[in-house]
Amino acid sequence: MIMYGGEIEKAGGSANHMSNGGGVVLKKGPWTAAEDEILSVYVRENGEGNWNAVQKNTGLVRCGKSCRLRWANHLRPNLRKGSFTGDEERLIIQLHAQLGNKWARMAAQLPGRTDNEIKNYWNTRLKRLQRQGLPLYPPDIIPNHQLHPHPHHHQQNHHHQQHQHQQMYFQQQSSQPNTPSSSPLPSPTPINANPSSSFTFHSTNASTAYLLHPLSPHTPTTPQTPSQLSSTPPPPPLSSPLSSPRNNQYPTLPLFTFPSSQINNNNNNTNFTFPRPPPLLQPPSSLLAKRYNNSNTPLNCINRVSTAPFSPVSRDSYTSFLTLPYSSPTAQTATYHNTNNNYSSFSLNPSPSSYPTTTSSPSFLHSQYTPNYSSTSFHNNPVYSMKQEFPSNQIPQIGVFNNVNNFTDNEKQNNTNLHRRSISCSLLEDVLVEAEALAGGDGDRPSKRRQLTASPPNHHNNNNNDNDNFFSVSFEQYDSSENICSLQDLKPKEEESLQMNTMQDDIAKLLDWGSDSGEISNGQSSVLTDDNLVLDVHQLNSLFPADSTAAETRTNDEQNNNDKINCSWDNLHGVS
DNA sequence: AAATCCCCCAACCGCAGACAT
DNA sequence: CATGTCTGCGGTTGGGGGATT
Repeated sequence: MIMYGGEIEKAGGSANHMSNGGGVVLKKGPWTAAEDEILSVYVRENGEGNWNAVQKNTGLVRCGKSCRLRWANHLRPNLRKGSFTGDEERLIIQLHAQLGNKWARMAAQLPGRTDNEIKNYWNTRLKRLQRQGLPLYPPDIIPNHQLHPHPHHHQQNHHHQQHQHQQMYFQQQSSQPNTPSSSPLPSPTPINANPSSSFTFHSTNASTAYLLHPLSPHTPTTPQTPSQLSSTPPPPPLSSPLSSPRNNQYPTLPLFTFPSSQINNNNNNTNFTFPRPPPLLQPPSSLLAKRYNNSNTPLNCINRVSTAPFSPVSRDSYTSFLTLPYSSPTAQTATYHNTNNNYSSFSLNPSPSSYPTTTSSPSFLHSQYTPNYSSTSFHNNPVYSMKQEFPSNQIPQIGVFNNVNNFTDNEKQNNTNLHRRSISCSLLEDVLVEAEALAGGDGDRPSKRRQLTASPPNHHNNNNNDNDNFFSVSFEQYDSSENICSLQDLKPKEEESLQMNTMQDDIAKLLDWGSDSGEISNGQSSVLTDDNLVLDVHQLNSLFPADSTAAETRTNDEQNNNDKINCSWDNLHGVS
């Protein structure tokens, strides 16, 4: 028996040891720092996987499963510690409504978060709501299993009836959570099931604005019928059930709110009609098939950004936006100039305090966030209210920015069209669409929609050239009829596998969620106007993170010296 | 001050799928 | 094809600690 650290520590007063069948009594219970170090070193040297070999090769008296769990939940890089932000909470609820108890898949949408964290959060929340007699989902979120009941589907673990029962009870007499065993993905609304369908959001005043989530990925899966709306009392709870009990003083705020000016301007009545199929959450896998190469532009997914609305934004009204002329003609290019030298538009983990407090965009949908400072929030970063997300509303939320360098030529070629289309499935395209919809109800926009093309940043060429200090986005006209991404070629298993295997890693790599800094880099705030499409540079940051090393080693002075990162998407493979 | 409640968190367990032999 | 192993996932448990009674 190989003893680690000279002894096997007694931990937690629970059963601490188990035999691995080979006579070695494996340790159980809490891990020590020394054990963590051993495991970390081993994984760094040998990579993940083959967990059972850890014990053999390191003498760590832990079973493979325990090692894997420890690594995944505590030791692996880019883990994000701390309380869930309001955005994350909101997303979890939405994801749960969509997926049921698919914690791993939910975690894939929450970079840096583990399935265990999410599961713990949800179960805590479940208990709390159970105790309070509150519904599990806010009124504006209809669980997918209510929309698409599949009575023949059952949880994989049939023996966990009690938990099921709880779920069922709190899902308002619904069927079991949507955890189809046959399909790992939420049963998507057929792509062309109702291509002309639209859904409308109504808001009569600010207090009910929390009901509106036109940009959220799941809410409009099916429009709420009047009866559904009436069956769920609209007034927002004073203390949101979505809020963390430890952040009760800062209840989760609406995902989608309106500036008072806007509300006034619209006579307290705002309707939105989105002439498009309801959004779905998961991207297909075809273009997620290849992990990106770290040496290349780590752009894997605009949709990931669009479904990762979890960062607080600056305590300041950070509005150094990329402004895109809405009525830009074909292939117009908008250029972002960093108007504030204190901020590198693509740096990782920008200090919120360094965000400029410059101009405020005349936005219609400017995210209204309130800087809530919670003592329990993530590294004391302010916890802001929900901001709208920009998920793709298209069925295949394809990773637009896959590193197609890893594709074979054939794959590249075969995927060219798909890539071209996929961009229309992306965040910015959604922004456009929603801008259209939101901008005065101009439902007569031509069928030609704009395709966004973009170029990746060449952040390695960070040579302080002023010309590099831009982010270019161009639009092309394209036929909306092409905006249908076929899923015929998609393989569900591949999709599942890829999501499981790549998303978390990829996102984690894309977004440096290092907890050491405590800074959150991808604060999102997006603004839509009639005449302008404005993107928060933070969002762009999350799209185009600069080289982390460079960003981390960059001094403030250097940052002040006009960090310039070329973010032209024109060079992005497979996009243009 | 003690008891209780509750939340958070870490870790374990069993199961099932993927894969190799 | 059967079996074994590895891995991942979801459910559950139990301790620590803060808040409340």
